[in-house]
Amino acid sequence: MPEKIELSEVQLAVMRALWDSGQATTAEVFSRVTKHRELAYTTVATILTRLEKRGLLNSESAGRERLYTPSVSRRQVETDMVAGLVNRLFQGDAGALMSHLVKHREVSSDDLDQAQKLLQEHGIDD
Amino acid sequence: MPEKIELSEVQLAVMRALWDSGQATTAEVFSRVTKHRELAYTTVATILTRLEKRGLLNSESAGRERLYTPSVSRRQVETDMVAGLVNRLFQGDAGALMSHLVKHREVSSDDLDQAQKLLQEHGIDD
DNA sequence: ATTTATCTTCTACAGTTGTAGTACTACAGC
DNA sequence: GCTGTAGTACTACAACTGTAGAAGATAAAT
Repeated sequence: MPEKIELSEVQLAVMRALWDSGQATTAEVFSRVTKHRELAYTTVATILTRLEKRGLLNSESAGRERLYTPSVSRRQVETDMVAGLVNRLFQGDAGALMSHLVKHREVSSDDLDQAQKLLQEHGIDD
Repeated sequence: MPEKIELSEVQLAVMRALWDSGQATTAEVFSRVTKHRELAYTTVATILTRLEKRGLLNSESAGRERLYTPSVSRRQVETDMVAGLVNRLFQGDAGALMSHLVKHREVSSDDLDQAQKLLQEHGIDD
């Protein structure tokens, strides 16, 4: 089983840019990412290179540009990272995370109803 | 506002040892931690030193030994780390984390009921 | 008292990350 | 055809981490 994926803030920002556009050049990623954070062009390029080396992206040469495509899904990353946290912080007990969320009022009663409905109703297939 | 605390797996293992015992010598922490993972004694010592430098622990000399006491609560760390993940991964939308948990069947209907009750009932003060 | 076991503190080292400058290349405009 | 511009690839570097050995101090055992 391939390593569980864990990404940092800025790495996620880059991935998000790609997930949202499906595919993008360095320049596009740069422009998306720098809408939220300040970052040098080459920094973004470096991050892209490293993510590719790590196998999370593929790239092809399109003229003088480099076109990147995510090779792991947003869902995949979310799953890994949530599981990672649950394991590290709550020793695998997702219920504990839930209580935490509730106790800290980070989710509302409505959120819970929503979730309950989601779970009850149809097969939850997203 | 003091930096948001983020701890790695092994750092958490050490903190847990201290939270569970309230206070402990390096040897005690070592013994607790190595129940779950293999690690050199000096590695544990290093981690303790670093956590102290970071301000998460206090220590006092008790004879030839060093006695460590956590100076941040488990709750504090949980809050920071959960919030950290929610921000990084779901851009601050805790509800999204909830849905994720539900969709991936990491929490059951019972967990949700439990949570709902928690939320409804008394003021949730823990 | 000498030896031995125990602890602490220091030093080390490789890997990952955030961050970005530099140098080289190729295209676009004049 | 020369020059500015935009893009890529390479190199750099400091901080933080996981991991642990070496050296020094000290207490316990014989």
